[in-house]
Amino acid sequence: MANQSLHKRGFLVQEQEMGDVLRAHDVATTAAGDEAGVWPGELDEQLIRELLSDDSLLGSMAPPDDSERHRSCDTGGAPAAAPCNSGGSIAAVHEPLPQASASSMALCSSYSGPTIRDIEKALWSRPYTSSQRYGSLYFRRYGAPGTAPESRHTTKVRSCGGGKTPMDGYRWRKYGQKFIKNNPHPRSYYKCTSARCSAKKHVEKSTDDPEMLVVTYEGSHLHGPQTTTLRRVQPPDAAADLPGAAGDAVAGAGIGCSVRPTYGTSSGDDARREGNEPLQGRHEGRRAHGAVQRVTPTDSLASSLPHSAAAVDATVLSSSSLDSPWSLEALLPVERI
DNA sequence: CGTATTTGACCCGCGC
DNA sequence: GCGCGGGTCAAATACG
Repeated sequence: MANQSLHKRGFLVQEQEMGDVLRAHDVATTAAGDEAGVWPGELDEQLIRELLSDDSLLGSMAPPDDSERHRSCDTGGAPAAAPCNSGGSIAAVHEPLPQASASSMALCSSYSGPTIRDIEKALWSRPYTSSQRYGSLYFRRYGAPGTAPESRHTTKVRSCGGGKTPMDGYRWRKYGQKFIKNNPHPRSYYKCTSARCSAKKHVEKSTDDPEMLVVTYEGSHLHGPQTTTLRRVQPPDAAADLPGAAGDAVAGAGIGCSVRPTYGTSSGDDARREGNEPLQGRHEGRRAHGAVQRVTPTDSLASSLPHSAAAVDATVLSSSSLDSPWSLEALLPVERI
């Protein structure tokens, strides 16, 4: 029933419009991976490297060297007019650099995030084990890894301003929130909004660093990245004129970050365990969509495109302000857990 | 009115 | 058997 209602829903640009490119690759290659006896996550990483090493995709986007990268966009790799100053990208975990000037931000219309080396470093800095990937709950629900019909993996990403999760290419619908023991921060549960897709994820703040979000993905997407909403590329000035631009939570979210603030708080009896966070009007997030140019290719279209190409295209095209659907760097985990 | 989010309630598995 | 914790459902609510 839920899927039916979801299926009817339109594709508005909003906070949950995020996903996991990693899972997208996973979907595309799960069968082959299983046959080869490769962990799904390993495939993810291989594919990420392939994506980032594909000159045809990144050659026109990536600056020739790191110095250029840092010079042109040093606020975490967020392109264009709305840099995600508060993080939201893997680049943010590297050396914090001075704020970019407005003009330099304007030049940052191409991907300028982490290098392949950066990615590899991040991916392998904390090797994960099968036991980490498949926790007890997973075993309980899906059986041993060898027989698991679906994958489950956890990544750590730096949150965008306000603890928002970086967008990752898919649309997610929040269906629950709960406080988890030994974590003062609530865990939010999301389902992929695409019909027939059983992909889920839950997001919680790291207990160690509230700026870090622990994102656990379950299941595989049955489709490609949902790049159904590409933003009109606008000059920085135009972006600044938009309602809710620089200075508020929307602008703070930046590229690759979700922008819609949490409207409510904790759920159920859990709500009694912790004080509510400040409420923010939902419309504030929606106002930002005035600048949105909705493009609605079908899922099949998205699926028909190479995932990597779709990701890059979205990164380039989403160089406007506010809630760009995703940026490449935002798709990448800071850490694999 | 359509859609997304919130949140109280419920379900289920595990440990004691 | 019971309590606890994690996960999910679905009615209520809010917004454009």
